[in-house]
Amino acid sequence: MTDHAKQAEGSAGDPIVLIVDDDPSMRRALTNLFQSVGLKVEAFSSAAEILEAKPPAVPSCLVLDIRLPGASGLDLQADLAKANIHTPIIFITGHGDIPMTVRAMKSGAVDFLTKPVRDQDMLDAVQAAIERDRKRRDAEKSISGVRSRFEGLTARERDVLALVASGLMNKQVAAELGLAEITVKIYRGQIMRKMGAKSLADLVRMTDALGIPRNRGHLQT
Amino acid sequence: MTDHAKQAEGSAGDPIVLIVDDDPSMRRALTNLFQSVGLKVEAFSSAAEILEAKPPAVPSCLVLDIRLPGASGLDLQADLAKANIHTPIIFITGHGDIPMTVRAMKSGAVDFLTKPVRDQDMLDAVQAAIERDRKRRDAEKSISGVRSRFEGLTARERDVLALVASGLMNKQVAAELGLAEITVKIYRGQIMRKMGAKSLADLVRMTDALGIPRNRGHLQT
DNA sequence: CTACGGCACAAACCTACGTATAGCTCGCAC
DNA sequence: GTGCGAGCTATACGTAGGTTTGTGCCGTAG
Repeated sequence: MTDHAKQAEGSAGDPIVLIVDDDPSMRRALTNLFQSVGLKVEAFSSAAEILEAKPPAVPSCLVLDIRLPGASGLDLQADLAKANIHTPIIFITGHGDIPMTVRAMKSGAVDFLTKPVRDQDMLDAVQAAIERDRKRRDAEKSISGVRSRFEGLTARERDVLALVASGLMNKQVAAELGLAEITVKIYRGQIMRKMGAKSLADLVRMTDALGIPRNRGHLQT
Repeated sequence: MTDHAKQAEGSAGDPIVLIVDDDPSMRRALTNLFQSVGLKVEAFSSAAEILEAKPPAVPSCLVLDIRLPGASGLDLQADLAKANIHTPIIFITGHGDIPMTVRAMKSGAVDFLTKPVRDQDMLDAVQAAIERDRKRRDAEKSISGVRSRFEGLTARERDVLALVASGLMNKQVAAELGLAEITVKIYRGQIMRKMGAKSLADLVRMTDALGIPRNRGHLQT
C-alpha cells in the first residue's frame, strides 16, 4: 500500500526512445527533439542494427522511418513481433500510401506520421507510445511472478488447481481425478502455499490471469 | 458441448452488411457483391439516414465512404461511438490521405480500402469485421445476464459481495461492515442464489467481469 | 392500519475446508 | 542400497461455510 516509490522505480526508470532512420540529419533532429523534453534516445541507421541490440528493459518506443535500406520499416515491425518484442512503434514516412498505413496500424503501430512531422505531433505520439509500453510492462510483470510460481507446481498439483479454480468441491475434484478427498485437500493446501494465494478468490484470479482452461466452469446467461 | 446449432442460432442469425455511400452505382455494386456471397445488405445514402435506423441486432459491419454529403465518414464513426454503437467499420475512399487513415484506424476501424476496391479485399475485410462483431456480441451477451442479476441485489448484498469476492472470510466481512458473522452468511447465501453462482469461483469471475472494485485484493508479485 | 421487503441477529445443525501426524509405494540419483 | 521427492491415503481435530427456523425493527406502499 505504501510502496509507491519502489513500484515506480521498478516499472519506469527513465523511458527511452529508439530511432531508426538512415538519414543522419533526421536522426540528429529527432534526437535533439526528444532530448529537449528530457527523454533518453538511442539512434540506429538500419533495421539490422537495432535487431542486434538487446531489447530495452525500460518503457520505450520505436520511431521508425518506413523506408529503410535493406529491410523496410514494416518488415522490421514483423520481425520484432515474431521475436516477441512488443515495443510500440511510431512510423514516419515521406511518401507512404494508404495500404501501407493500414497494414502498419493493423499490426499494432501507435501512429503513422507524414513528413514534414510537426514536433508536437511527434512528442504526443511518443508520449502515448511510452505510456502504452509502461502499462504493458506493468501487466507483464504482475503475472510473471504468478507464472513462475505456477511452474513450481507438480503435475498433480496443477490438475487439482485447474479443477479447484473451476469451482468444484474437494470431493468432486477427488472423483474427477480418482483420488481420495483427503489427498485433494493436502494438494490444495500445498497449492495455496506455493502460489502465495491468501484466499480462493486470489487463486481463481491467478488461474484466470494464467489462462488455465477450466474443465468445468460456466457463466451461463 | 453438442449444441453448436443452437449457439450459432442464438448469437448469429444471418449477419448483415450496412452500406453508406452517396453514389447509387457504388451502392448497387457493393450490394451485388455481398449478396453474391449470401450476405444480407442494407444500403443508405447518408450518415443521417443510418443514424435514424435502429442498430442491427445481428452481427454486422458498416461499409462507409469517407466522403459523404453532410457528416463525413469519420464524423459518423465518432457519432456511433458516442451513441455506444460498436459496429465495426470498413472505410472506402477515392482520395483519402494518411492522417485521415490513421485517425480512422486509431478510432477502431477494421480496414481502410482505396478505390478501386478489389472485390476479394472487400469480402475479406467484411468477413473479418463481422467475425469481430460476432465475438463482441457474444462477450456482451455473456455478461448482460450477470449484470442484470447484479442489479437485483440489495445495497447490503452488494457490500458483502464486494468483500467476499475480494477473498475475505465471513468474519472479516462482518467486522468490516459492522455485522454479525451469521448475517454475512445469510447475505452470502442470498447472493449466490440471486446471482446464480454455483461456487465461489463463479462469483469471483462474475464480479471481475462486472468490474466491481476490490476493497482488499492483491495479486502481489 | 396492515402488509411487505430490507436489514439484522440467534440457536442449532450439517457440510466443507484445512492441517497435523503418520504411513505406504514408486522411480530416480548418488 | 540409501536417500529423496512425488504421489497417495488414513485418522483426528479444529475452523469456516451454509441452511433452517424464528425473532425483531424500520420504512413505505396500499
